[in-house]
Amino acid sequence: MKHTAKLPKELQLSCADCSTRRHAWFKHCNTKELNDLQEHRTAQHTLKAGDYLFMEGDTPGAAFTLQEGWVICFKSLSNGRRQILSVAFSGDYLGYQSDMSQPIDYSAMAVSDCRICSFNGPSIMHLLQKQPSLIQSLLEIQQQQAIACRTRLTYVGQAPAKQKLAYFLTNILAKLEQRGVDIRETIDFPLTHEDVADAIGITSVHMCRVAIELRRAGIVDCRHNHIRVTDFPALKALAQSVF
Amino acid sequence: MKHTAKLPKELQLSCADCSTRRHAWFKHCNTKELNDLQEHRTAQHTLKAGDYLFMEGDTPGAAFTLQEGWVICFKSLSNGRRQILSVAFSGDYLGYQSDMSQPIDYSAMAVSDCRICSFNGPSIMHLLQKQPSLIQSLLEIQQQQAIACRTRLTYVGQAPAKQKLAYFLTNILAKLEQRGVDIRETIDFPLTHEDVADAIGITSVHMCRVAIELRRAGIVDCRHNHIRVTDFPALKALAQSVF
DNA sequence: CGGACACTTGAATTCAGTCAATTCGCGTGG
DNA sequence: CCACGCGAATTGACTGAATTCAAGTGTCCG
Repeated sequence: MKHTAKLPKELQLSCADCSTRRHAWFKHCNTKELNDLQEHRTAQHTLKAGDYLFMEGDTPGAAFTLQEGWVICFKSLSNGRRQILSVAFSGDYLGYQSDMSQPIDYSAMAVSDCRICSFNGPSIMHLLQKQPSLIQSLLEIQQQQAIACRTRLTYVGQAPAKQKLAYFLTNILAKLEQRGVDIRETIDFPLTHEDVADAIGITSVHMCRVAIELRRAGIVDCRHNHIRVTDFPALKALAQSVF
Repeated sequence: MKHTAKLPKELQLSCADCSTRRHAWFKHCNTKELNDLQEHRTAQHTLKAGDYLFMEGDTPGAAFTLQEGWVICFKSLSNGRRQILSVAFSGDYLGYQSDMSQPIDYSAMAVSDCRICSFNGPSIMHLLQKQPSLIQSLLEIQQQQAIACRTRLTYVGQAPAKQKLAYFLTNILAKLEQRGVDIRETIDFPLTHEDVADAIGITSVHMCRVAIELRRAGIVDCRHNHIRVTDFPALKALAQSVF
C-alpha cells in the first residue's frame, strides 16, 4: 500500500534551497527561521504514482509539504464511489490537523512520482510557538483551503457537467501557471478521466463524453496524461459562466 | 436588505451568562478572560428571518457568534441557483477570515429570528494575542468547519438524493440534540424544501418527491416549518449507508 | 509485439429537472 | 371565527441529463 522511500541525509534538500518555498507555508521565514524549520523536519520521502501518503482513518501524526509531483486528496463512500477534494501541487501543505493525534478524515495519494517533506506533530507545535508568524501563515492556508472547498462544493452541487469540467481544468491550469508551467503548450497531466470525473461529481463515461464535446469544439484536449488548451478565451468564458 | 437592530447595552447579555458558551469558540476561557472578551465585543444585534448577516463580496470586517436562531451560509451561481454551505446554530462562529479586511466568499442569512454577537477585526487580533488558547480554539473551529465542508462535498457529489437528504437531516438533528432539543418530539424547522434542496444539490420539486418517499416510508416528516422523526433507526441507517 | 489500462461508443435506463397547475397550511384582517 | 391571500408544498406530464452495462478501440510501456 505505502511504498514511501526515505531519502538519506545527503540526498535531502535544505529548506532554504527548496524550490517550492515561494508557495509553501514557510514562505515568510528568514534564514535563521528556515534553519530551525529544517532541524525539525522529520524526514524527506519519495512516493511513486499510486502510493498513499496517508489513508482516511490513519493517524499520520505528521503534516507534509509537497515538494514535487501531484497528489490527490479524496474521501471514499460505501457505494464504491469517491470524491476528490483537492489536487495538490508543489508547495502545498497536506494533512495538517489542529490535533495531530486524531485520525484524518480523507486520503492522500500520489498520482505522479512525488517528493515530500514531513513534520511530525511535536515539531509543528515547537515551530508554531517559536515563530508566531507561522500561525498566521497556517490560518491563511486553512482559509485558502476552506475557500477552495466551498467553491468546489458549490459548483459540484449546482453546475452542469460541462461547466464543472471547464472550471476544474481552469483551476488546475492556474495553479500550474503559478508554478511556472507554460500553459500554452501541451502539458503533462497525470489525472485520468476517472480522476477528473471523481473530482467534479460525474461518472467517467460521462466525463469522456463531455471531454469529447470540449475537444470537438476546439477548446481543450485532455487525455492520455496530457492536456492542451486550444481556445483559452472559450475555456475561461465557460469557467467564469459558473459564478 | 439588512435590518439588523442594535441592542442597547442594558438588553445585552454578558459573555459569562451566554447560554451558547458551551458551544462557542471561547468555551475554554476563564472568568477574567471572558470579561476581556466582553469588553472587545463590538455589538449585539438581532436579525429577523430573511435578513442578511453579510453578503458574498461584502467586507464585514467582523466575525460573529450566533447566540440564538438559525443562519444559513451559501454561495450563489450565475444560473440563479445557490449552494447552501452550512446551517449555523447557537454557539457557531461565523464570518471569521484570517485577513478580516478581505471580502468574504459567501453570504449568511437568518432563516429564523436571531440574536448575534459581533467582534471586529482589531478586537479579534487583540484577543488572540492576549489569550493564546483562543488561537488553538480557532484552529479547532476551522478544522471542524473544514471537515464538515469536505463531508458535504463528498455526499453532495457522490450520493443519490434519498441518502443525501437522510444524511443532511441526521446532521441537523445531531446538532439540535447537542443543544438540548428533544428530537423525539415535533421540532421547529425553519428550512423550506427549497432550502434543503439547495443544501444537498437537488431541485425543490425533486426534494419534495424524496421527502414524500421518506414520509410514506414512515421515517421522517419534514415540512411547513416542522420536522418529526418517526423511525430513528431507519433514518440513521440510511444516513450511515452513505459512507 | 503484447498486455494492461485508458479511453470511446452505443443502447437502454433511470434519476433528476422543468414547467405548469393545483392544493395545502398558516397568518392576517375583517 | 371565518374568509382571504400568500408562500410553500404537491402533482402530473414531459424532457433531458447522467448512469449503467457492455463491447469495442487506442495508447503507452516494457
